[in-house]
Amino acid sequence: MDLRHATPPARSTGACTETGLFDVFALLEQRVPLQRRLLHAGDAPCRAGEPFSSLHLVHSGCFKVVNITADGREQVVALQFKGDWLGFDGIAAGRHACEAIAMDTSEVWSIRYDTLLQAGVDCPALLALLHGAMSQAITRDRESLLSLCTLPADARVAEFLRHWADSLGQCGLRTDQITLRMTRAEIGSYLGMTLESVSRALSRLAREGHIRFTERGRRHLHIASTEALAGFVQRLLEPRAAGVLL
Amino acid sequence: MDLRHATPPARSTGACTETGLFDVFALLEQRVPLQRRLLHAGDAPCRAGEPFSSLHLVHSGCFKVVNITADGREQVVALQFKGDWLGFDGIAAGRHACEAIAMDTSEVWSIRYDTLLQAGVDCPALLALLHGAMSQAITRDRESLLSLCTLPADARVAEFLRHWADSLGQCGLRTDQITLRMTRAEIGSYLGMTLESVSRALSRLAREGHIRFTERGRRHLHIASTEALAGFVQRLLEPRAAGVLL
DNA sequence: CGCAGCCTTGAACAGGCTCAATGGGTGTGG
DNA sequence: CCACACCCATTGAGCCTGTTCAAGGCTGCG
Repeated sequence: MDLRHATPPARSTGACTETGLFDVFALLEQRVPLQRRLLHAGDAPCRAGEPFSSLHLVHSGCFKVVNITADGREQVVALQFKGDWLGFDGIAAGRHACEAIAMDTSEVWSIRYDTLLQAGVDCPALLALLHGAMSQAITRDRESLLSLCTLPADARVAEFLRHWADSLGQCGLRTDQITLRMTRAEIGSYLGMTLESVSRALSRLAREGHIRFTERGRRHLHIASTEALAGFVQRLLEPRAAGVLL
Repeated sequence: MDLRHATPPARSTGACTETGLFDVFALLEQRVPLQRRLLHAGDAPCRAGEPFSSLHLVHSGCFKVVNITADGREQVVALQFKGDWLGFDGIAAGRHACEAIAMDTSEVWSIRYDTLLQAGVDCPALLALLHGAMSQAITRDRESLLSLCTLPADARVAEFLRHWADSLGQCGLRTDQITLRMTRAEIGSYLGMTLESVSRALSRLAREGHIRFTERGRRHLHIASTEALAGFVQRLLEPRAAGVLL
C-alpha cells in the first residue's frame, strides 16, 4: 500500500520523497525546538535586510515573497502555502533579501537555523527535508521564469489560477472554489504584467467559461476544470509551435 | 562567533569575501571523495529527466542551465561559473529538471550527494557551504525574475553584460574584455527576448560607447566601465520612477 | 567556391502598456 | 441611514516596445 497518496508530498511538482506533508510536520515537531507563530494578513515573518537567524515553515495560510532592489524596484517573486519554507534567501548572505508577507491569517513554525543544523547531525532525515525543500524552491523559481518568458499574458494568468488551485489541493482543500488573496496589481507583479492586463485576462477566461466569478465578489471564483485551463494554455501555445516546426 | 562569515559562500553577490572560492575547493578536496571531470563545449554533466545522484561544482569554464517543459518549451534559466554548483534541482524529485551544458572547455568536480551528506555529519562547514550555495541559487533566480519583469530590453542586456563581467572578475579574470560564449538566440532566451532584440540592444550599447566590438568578431567585446553600464540601466529606469513618484 | 550558421538591420505589425473614465464595495462619520 | 471617501476592479482608446518577417552580410569549413 502506498502511503504517499494517503499523505501526499509537500507540494512537490513531480514524484517526491517518501516523506509527505504530514511526516514533515511530525518529524520537525519531535526533533527540533520550534516556535509556533500566528500571523495576520500583512504580517511579515522576515523582512528584507533583516539579519537571518531562522527559517519558517508555513503550517497554514499563504504568503507572498517580495523581492526589493536597492534602486526601489520590487516584485512578488513567489507564493508559499502549507509545507513551504520561508527565509532560504537569508542563508548565504546572513541577511534576508526578500520579504515574506502573510496574505491571510497564517501559522508558521519558526526554527533557528543553527539548531536545525545541529539536529541534522543526529537525524539525517531533517537534512534531507531541508535540502528537498530548497531544491524545490529552485525548481519552482525556474518554472516561474519559464512561464514568464514563454507564455503570453492570458496563459500566464490561467497557469497562475491552476497553480493556486493545485496548492490548495495539496493542503487538502477544494480546488474548484478559490479565493484570491491578492489584488490585481499583486498578481500582475508576480506574473510580469500590469493590473489592467490581469483584469482583462480574467474577464476573457470568464467569457470563455473557464472560470466564473461568484456572487461574493471579484476575488472569489469558481474554476470549471483545471484540465481545461491547461488545455487553454496549450491552445495559446500552438500557433507558435506550429510556426516553429513547419 | 559566526561561522557563516568565516566561510562565506562563493560568488556571493554582495560582500564577497576574503576567503571565498579557494577555501571551498580546498575544503571539499580534503573532506570529500570527488571525481574531476573535464568537459568540452556542449557536454552536459546533467540532463533533464536523468536520475539524480551527484552534484557538480564548477571548477573552471562556464555552463548554461536549460529548463525544458513537457510541452516542448525551453529556456536558459541560469549561467554558472567557477564556484557555482550544478544539479540542485534534482534533489527534491530525485530526477533532474534542467540540463546543464558546458559553453566552453570546463572542469567540474562531481560529488555523490549521499557521500556529501555523510561527510557533512563530521564537518558542518561542508553543510554550511552547501546551504550557502543553494541559498545563493535561490537569490539569483529571484534576481533574474526581477530583472526580467522590471527592466526594459536594453537594460536587461546591459545587466547581462555586467553580470558576465562580474562573474569573470570573481574567477580572477579581467572584466573589461569579455568573450560571449552564447549565440544571440541563447542570450535572448535567458533574457526573455528575441535574438533580434539582443542584437539591436548590443548595437545601441556600442553606439553609445558603453561597449566596443573587438576585431576578433561580434562575440568578443570590450566593456568601457561596468559602473557606466549600471548608470545606463538606472537612466532607463528613471522615467518610470519619476512618473510613479510625482 | 559554395554552403551553413550566425549576426545585423529595416519595415510592418501586434501584444501589452499607459492613460483615463466609470463603477462596485466597504468603512467611517455625520 | 445615507453620504462620502477610498480602494480596487473593469473597460476603452491610443500608443509604444519589442516581435515577426524578410533581406543581406560575415565567417568558417568541406
